[in-house]
Amino acid sequence: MTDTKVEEKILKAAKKEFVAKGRGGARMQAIADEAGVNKALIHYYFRSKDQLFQRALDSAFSELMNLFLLDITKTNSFKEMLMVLIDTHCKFFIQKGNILNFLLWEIRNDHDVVKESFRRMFDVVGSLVARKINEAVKKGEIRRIDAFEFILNLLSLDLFFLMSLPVISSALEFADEQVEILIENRKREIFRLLWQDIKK
Amino acid sequence: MTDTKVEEKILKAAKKEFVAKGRGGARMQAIADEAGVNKALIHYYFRSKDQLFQRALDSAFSELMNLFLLDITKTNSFKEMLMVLIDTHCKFFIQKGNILNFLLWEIRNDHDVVKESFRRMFDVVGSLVARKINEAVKKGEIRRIDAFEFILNLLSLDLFFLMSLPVISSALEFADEQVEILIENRKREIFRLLWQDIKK
DNA sequence: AGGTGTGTTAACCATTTGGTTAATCCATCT
DNA sequence: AGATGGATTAACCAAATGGTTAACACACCT
Repeated sequence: MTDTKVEEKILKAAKKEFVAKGRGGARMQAIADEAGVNKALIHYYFRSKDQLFQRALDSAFSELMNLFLLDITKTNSFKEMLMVLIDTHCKFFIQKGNILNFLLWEIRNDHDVVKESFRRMFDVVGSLVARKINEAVKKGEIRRIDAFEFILNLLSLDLFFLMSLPVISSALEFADEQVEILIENRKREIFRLLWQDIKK
Repeated sequence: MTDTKVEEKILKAAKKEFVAKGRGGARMQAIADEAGVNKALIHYYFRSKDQLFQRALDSAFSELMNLFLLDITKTNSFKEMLMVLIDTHCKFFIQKGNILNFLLWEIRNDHDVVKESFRRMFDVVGSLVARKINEAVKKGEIRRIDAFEFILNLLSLDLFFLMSLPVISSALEFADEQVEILIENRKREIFRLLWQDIKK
């Protein structure tokens, strides 16, 4: 932990601060403190707050990309893949806090920064899922469906719930174990809705 | 327009600025400029940035509440209600820009502020939809479903799409009319998915 | 007309904050 | 040992920003 390269320590701290407070709310001093280094060192490695932010944004975005590319290939039925996807998304976002809220909020201003990465991700994930769909259709496992709409359905159901989970559970004053149950129910419902729609 | 009470002009400008830049990124001077008044006047009406922010947040949240309470009662079949809901949500959020991103991003920090309003909204909308569901079930229009999960399904599919729309259309470099088509397709797909799941 | 109080403004202030500088530390090379 | 150069720090700086103040405008009351 303490032995990692300083540059990485700073980047990690920056990501934490940016995700928590946003670009505007984040403080260079707070990042320095979190990383346990002098503030000037941040400017030594990353010239400015802007550049540091871009690096942090890129990094956060990469994590997201990796998530979406993961595990899709390993499964051998569409049904299983769907379950794994939902489960993986939940696990990731519950652990990573509101990285998604952060991305969706900050990308708004400058799409351009991640436009290319996003496009590439969309292409890769899109074609991958499309292939999986084709296979499953050929095997007679599912009906013919539109890959784009299907992905959007899945991500909407998954991600929106996870994004609003803190608000929901706080407003409805759910205890931790109730939240656990809520999540499990939700996962089951999402799978049910999507699967009964496409299964043959 | 120019004849509205100054206080309202400021609040309106504040909402615009806060929604665009977030609590941290918003500038009092920018709000003053937008409202066409002196910066000191903002402090005259709303003591501090914090209080102004709270007012703006409340107001934005109210708008949202009103949206969700609207139009549900007027319709006379569940199918029609569902269509109207999807349509209304889309229209509202396309017009109101990323008010939803803003709320979901800012509420993160202090749930408490809107916790009560949110809870009340959830109760009202929840019981309203639950009643509609019961009616429709009795009439044999739809199967028996869980109100909570249904609402969550609907809002997820609706709102996540609308929240990510700017990013999607920018990354995929859609022209305006392509975006129009995308939205129309999406509305149809969301309705299809939800309706085929619950219809009897 | 003169006072009174709300609304409005320009100028100012204190603090915060991103960023710089010059000195210091320390490993490596010769 | 001494020079070299990257890494690190304390002290500092300038700009931005939220907030205050004191004066002014002006309608309304008497």
